[in-house]
Amino acid sequence: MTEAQDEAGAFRALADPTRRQILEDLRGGELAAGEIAARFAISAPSISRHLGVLKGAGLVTERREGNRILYALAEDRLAACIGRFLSAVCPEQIVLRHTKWRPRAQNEGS
Amino acid sequence: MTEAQDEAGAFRALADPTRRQILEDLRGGELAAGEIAARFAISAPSISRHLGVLKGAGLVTERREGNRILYALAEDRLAACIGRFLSAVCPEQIVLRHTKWRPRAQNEGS
DNA sequence: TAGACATTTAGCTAAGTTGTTAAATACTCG
DNA sequence: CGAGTATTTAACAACTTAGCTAAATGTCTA
Repeated sequence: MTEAQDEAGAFRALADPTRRQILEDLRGGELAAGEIAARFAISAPSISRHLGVLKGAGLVTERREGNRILYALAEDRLAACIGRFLSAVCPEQIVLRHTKWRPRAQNEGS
Repeated sequence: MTEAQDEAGAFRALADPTRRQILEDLRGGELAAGEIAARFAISAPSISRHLGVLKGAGLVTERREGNRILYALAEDRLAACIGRFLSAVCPEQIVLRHTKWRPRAQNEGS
């Protein structure tokens, strides 16, 4: 059930173009909230809320560094959240290669 | 440009859990609007609008057969629409296998 | 502690989404 | 044509979302 929730949260988060762009921007590495806001034409509070949504969906992580708050992309989480749906709907076209994510210790059944 | 629009439309369409479930259900083959509606607890008009959104996003196709309207999943389109974003954001975890519509191989082993 | 900077939270408005029911459209059959 | 079935369109209420500005919070430095 957590998984379904994750999926729902991730897809809702991805519905907004600004949030998708933020994720793309984070591909280049950590960015402070202000650095992210500077890349868009909308206000810092708006970006802050977008970051909150992304964090809530588990798609980014945050860490404080002094004055600023640095955000980082959680690629493995993103892949995990939307992966189930993708392999259910178009497994021929998209292949999940879950590299990290999952401690590899437990047996995960089939 | 059209591509970005497609991407936006696809992600917006995928934001709703009912629409995602419809896509999953269509994995089993064509379904009439009424057959789809019967699988959900919401009214036929609501389902009809969801189908309209999916069709608008290019994620399903429709064809009339007599009385009924049959919907089919457009897997390749789905993969294409969200594929660019996925390979931009988590290329390590997700592999795009953009098939040119391979005629189903009987044996799918290597 | 005060001041400056970075970020978030609060409160508001406008616009969009999802569900409903009732009515319209489209097709088949007698 | 008229009835029956399948589906969509129209009109509306409830809720959510995304933007803004102003104010609060958190952290550094002096």
